[in-house]
Amino acid sequence: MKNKDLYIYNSLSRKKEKFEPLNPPFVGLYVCGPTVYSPPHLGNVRTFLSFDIVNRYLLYLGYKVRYVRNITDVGHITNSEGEDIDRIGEQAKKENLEPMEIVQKYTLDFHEVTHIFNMLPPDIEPTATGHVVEQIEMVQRIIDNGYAYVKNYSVYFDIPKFVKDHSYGELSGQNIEEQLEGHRELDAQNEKQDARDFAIWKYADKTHPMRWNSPWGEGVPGWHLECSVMSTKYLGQKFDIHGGGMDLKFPHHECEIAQSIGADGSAPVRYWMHGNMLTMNGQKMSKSLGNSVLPRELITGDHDLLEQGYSPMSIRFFMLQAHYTSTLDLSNEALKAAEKGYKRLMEALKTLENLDLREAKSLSDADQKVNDSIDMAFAELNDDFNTPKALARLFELVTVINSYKDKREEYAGVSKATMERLQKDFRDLVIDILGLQEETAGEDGTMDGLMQLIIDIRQNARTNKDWTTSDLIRDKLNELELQLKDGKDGTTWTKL
RNA sequence: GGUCGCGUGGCCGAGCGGUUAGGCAGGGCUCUGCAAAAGCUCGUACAGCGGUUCAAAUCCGCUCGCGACCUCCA
Repeated sequence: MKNKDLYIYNSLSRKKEKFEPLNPPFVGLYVCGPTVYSPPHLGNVRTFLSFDIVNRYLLYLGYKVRYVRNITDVGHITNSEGEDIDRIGEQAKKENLEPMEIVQKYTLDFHEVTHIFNMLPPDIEPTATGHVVEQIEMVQRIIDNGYAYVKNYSVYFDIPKFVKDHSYGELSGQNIEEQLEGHRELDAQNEKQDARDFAIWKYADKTHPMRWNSPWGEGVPGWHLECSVMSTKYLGQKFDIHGGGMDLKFPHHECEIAQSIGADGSAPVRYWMHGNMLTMNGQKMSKSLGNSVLPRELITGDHDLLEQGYSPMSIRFFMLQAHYTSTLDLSNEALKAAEKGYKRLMEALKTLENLDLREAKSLSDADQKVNDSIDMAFAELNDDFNTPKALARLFELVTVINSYKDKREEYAGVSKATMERLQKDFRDLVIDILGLQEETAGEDGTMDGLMQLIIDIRQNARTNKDWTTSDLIRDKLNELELQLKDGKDGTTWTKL
């Protein structure tokens, strides 16, 4: 019986709350996806990985999850600082392509990256361009309710008007009055009545290839609008979980809330979850700061700040060693440590699966210990998806499993039932929930066969005390990054 | 200036009032033809200063340092 006593840290209440789905066994999960105008960097990967764990664990608990993650394929026009930047359009010019070619190219790239890191795909992956009609309708509803005004073919959300009837800024803890003070002065060409207002429909002239017709003229929908529209369209007016990076809390998520209330009278999200940032040398990794590392660079090691490449699963393990609400700093030393830890964990899994089940003499403390560690691992996950603590529990089990390997302890009196449970749950935790997978070359059986042959030949040499030959084989294999491990039961090998 | 968060042993990183986090690195031992792997084992810690408490890394206050958001950003 799975323990569904899950607690989630809700950014809105700033407390851990017991997770009770609105319509069990169904769970609606929405995560803000990427804007596809450039390859995703590692910071993006971390956020999507965090929610991959959420998705996986909810599935494991038996919920019927509908996981929606959007693709932002409209280059939103920013109007701060007098600039008009449409990132997708800009990139299209730079690469001499159509905007939709840019969108396609980087969407494919994004999918490839999520696949490399073994993330489960969302159940629905809606695009902003595919929901322009719905967005226009939502803008109209907001206007009809009096919370937006039209200015020069653009439509703005009217914050001062909105705050008369509703609260604004609750999620991010923004004080609406003070926020105004902190704002820069509205410049002359700014059409907004108030600095805090934001565009829900933005006029676009002929220089923007990507634009749509609307009751207010040609233009593009506001950035915040797409998430409001697509989340509620597929998950309902009110749904369970909405996630995204910490940096989207304000203004993006705050605006989403205001829009939904403005259009339909109610806040849509029950649990807000925010993943923290990945930092590099103590600073947030971001494209604009120029300190971003691309997944490919990290994997190949082709980056000035990297000493070597790291496998996707090592990177995944590295990220799982920190809680998703904490910042995580990327460094060579930490990555190397993670790489070794990951390999040890996977080795233990392999060892475990090759153990023969047998009836133990008697139940003992060891039995209890194994069951406790397993129970605790799940308890940690129930505590706001605490993957670092769950991993700590798994490593307790690694030690136990390794002690069985040489049969030194005759499974230390662990009962057959416990062993069966260990084999099943350990695998579920590592493979299904944490989403770690085997990385060993993945060839056909040839490699295994060859290695077994070499191991046999070397064993012959060893039996004849021909150390020269046996050491030669071992050392040469080492040069090929293949490691032999001599155990009580014979020799095994791994790729380094 | 406003909002929020962080500062833990050589490194990464949990913990959020009393009990071993864990990974990596380092020391010792066992096993081994030698080594590796594996097992056992050891060490060093909570930025600083006050306060609350029988008891504080954990709560409160101050100081110092760092970061995020307030503008596109996962």
